Amino acid sequence: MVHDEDLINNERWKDEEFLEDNAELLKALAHPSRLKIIGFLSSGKKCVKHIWEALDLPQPNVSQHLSVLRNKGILGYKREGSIVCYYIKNKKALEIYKLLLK
Amino acid sequence: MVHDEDLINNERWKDEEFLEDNAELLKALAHPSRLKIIGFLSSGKKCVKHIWEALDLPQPNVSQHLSVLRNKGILGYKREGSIVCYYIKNKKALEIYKLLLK
DNA sequence: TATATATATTTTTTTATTCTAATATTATGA
DNA sequence: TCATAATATTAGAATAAAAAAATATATATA
Repeated sequence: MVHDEDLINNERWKDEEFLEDNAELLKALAHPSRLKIIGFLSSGKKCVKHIWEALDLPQPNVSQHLSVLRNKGILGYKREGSIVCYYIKNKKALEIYKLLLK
Repeated sequence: MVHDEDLINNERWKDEEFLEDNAELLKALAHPSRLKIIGFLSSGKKCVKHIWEALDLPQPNVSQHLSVLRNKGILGYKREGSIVCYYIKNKKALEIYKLLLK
């Protein structure tokens, strides 16, 4: 059985806002294609075309997933002329991904 | 923009099984009530009645959430007479929860 | 300005989750 | 064995998320 001294007496789980917000964050990450995007972006900023080609998924589908991640504040983006580049903006999201790699 | 030396050249994101498995893990955690259960159990093993009373949710609903977490291997349980006690079995799940607390 | 390229949005269909209510199971003790 | 307490399961309705297809927008450049 797994548990930790740090957690005893931590009452954050009573805070509905904490629960809602973090469930939202996890839900946004909880999809194979979106996790794949995070993994691909974990080595740095990439443009959309590069992303959907690397993921081998249809462009509109990737665009939808990018929009989920962007709307939750997980990804940031920057337009550079006619192309748009995405990067991981949310530190916690990247930490979660790194944890999954272990 | 957030990124990390450790992640450059990490190609785990190409592994569909890695993506599927971890998306499943995150999906199981990605619900306010289930996160609440994890938070409540993070200080140690608790019995079902104690859980649903603490969460202030209907017993069958909590039982369903417990079954989601149990089926994904996140929780373990032990019957002790007529009561059943659950605990966090999956180390990675607890690590994710701890990360959310930061 | 017309065309091509890159990206985003919308709509529809399909599929998966969630909640609630009802019912079933298991164990204990009178 | 009957009643009760504790827990689990099932079925149905409501809602949300997903994928696919079609279309729209924005920028660049000929």
